[in-house]
Amino acid sequence: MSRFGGRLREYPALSIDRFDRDNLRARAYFLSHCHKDHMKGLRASALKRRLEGSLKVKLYCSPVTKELLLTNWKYKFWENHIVALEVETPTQISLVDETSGEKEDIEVTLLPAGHCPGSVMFLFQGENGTVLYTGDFRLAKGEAARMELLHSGTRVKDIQSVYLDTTFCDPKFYHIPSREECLNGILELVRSWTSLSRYHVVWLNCKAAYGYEYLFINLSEELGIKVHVNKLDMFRNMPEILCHVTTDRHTQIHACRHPRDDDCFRGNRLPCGMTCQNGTPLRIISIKPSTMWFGERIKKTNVIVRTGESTYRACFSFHSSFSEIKDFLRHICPVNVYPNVLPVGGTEDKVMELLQPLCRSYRRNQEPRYKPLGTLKRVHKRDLSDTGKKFYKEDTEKNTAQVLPQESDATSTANCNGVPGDQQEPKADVPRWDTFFKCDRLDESSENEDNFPSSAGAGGSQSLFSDSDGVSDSTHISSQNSSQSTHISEQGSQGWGSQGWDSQMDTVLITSQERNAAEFSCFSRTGSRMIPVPHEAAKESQADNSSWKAPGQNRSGASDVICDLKSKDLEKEAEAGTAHVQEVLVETPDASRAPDLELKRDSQSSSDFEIPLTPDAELPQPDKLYCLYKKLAAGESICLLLP
DNA sequence: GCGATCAGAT
DNA sequence: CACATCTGATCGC
Repeated sequence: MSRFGGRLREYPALSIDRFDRDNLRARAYFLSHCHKDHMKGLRASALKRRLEGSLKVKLYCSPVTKELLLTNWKYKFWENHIVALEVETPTQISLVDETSGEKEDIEVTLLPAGHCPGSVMFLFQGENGTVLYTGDFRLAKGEAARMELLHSGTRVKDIQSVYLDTTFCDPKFYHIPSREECLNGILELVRSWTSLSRYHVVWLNCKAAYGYEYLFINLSEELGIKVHVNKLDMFRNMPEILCHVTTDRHTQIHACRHPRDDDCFRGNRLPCGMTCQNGTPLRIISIKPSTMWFGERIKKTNVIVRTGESTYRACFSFHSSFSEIKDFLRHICPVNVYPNVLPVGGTEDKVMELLQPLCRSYRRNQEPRYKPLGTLKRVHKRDLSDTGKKFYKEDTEKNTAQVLPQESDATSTANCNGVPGDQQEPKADVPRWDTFFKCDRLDESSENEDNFPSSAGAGGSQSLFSDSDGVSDSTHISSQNSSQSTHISEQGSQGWGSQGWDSQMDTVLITSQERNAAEFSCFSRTGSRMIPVPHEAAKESQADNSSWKAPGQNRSGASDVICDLKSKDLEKEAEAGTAHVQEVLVETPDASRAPDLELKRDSQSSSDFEIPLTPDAELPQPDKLYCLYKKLAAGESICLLLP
């Protein structure tokens, strides 16, 4: 939850996402999205009075946010003071002090934040430098690199400060399954259940907040079943959402709520009161979206966990994971970073410790440290001149494998463009190969920031994320790229309620794992009925968040979808974290590969074999190092397909 | 009576 | 358990 005070150090005349106290004197207001913790003071009488006495003071937000806000009568008084700014459209704003007449111009650009409908980040450019306020965001790896307006030409803009959503800024949240993985897991579970009969219904136990709409849309699109919600008038001007939700309770997917909806559910009643149809009792399962996260070395991501006879938990996150946050910040490479959120159980100091290494302010002050392998990266020739694509990288690649005194990968180098001196780190000592080569393993207790615990976070709920391989009596639902088959059992009632559901027994997992995953198998200790669902290619349009865009401003077209398709595999590859060095060393790029595919790869994964800047370097896996050194020692050419 | 704040539940 | 919101208790104006 946001604890941002509302004001940027660089532009104190603005107030963002906070509207109380000092913020009452702001010259302009900004709202990143319509969640209550970002709207503190927005309906207070003090602010209301201020508006009544002013012609100038405005609230700037995205068109969708404006729509959602004004649908709530409590905020109607803002109506003549809201200015909707189109996303990705730089806009000049004059900030006038109404008492002194003092004036300041600033340019603001709204960038999509992927958090909930209408959510944006604000990029401010003015005389005190360029500042990015992220609001809350969920952006996949590489998405910052693809945002044109964060860049000038081929380089990222020189950004003074980033005010960052640090909700999951903790190594234990290293990985959160992608939107698509989560969506597919939920989709297959809902499909399996609702296809059993018309009396089989699903209750999506969603919190009262915007952000689940893309889930509703995708379920409805894929299954042809509208989602029952309490209220939908806020979507009246968003047809792409509106057509997938309904207030008609006679549907098989519900996301309705009731103050005591858990009690309803226990009584086999939906929050809307439905309990049977045509005299036949409904068979209800609940799916509770919750954030599941994984440490770096967890290979499989079970995005659905069965937690009771008819209850499931499904992975779902509105916020970027730790690795996504780092990718984002590493790309922006601002001088300063300020956390907007204290992560659960974290402290400001801890967050700063994690984030500062990705900022220029920190790098400037650091003595260069010894950088193993820091000179090995880079090398593949790629002609970018004819791609016609945006490519926010410095074009410094060399033709052949060689040792360069360059400290970082191209991404990082390009990023710190604002301070040329930063790139000229003194040459580190040349590593002694023989010493390294003799080491079987590098010290895993290194303090490297990317060295993560081997389990999904200490003290977490690892038991929910059971490794299905080791559990012979689990029923697995496998949702994979290559063979997508899904089974669901309609439970018997053999004393399940008395079992500890964390105990992996009879747990249904939907796993989403590496591409060449083992073939599906299932067991049912309880003799449950298994109903296979025919294979169906995963629809990939699901990541399309067009519904989050402004009414009448749907920028998502076929090409976007294709790009997403291309990037997804790569994302998986990059995120798998299990790739061996051999898979990464590519002698020659496949000529048939579309140019933009390579570009996607570049921007998507900050590292196939990443040797980022020390001291915040990610530690290469020991087995990769071993292989690499072995090749080097053998005199083999090392040719990396790299950004 | 209203709003701000906190603890707790969902 | 973790994303945001609502409720109820308490306090001050």
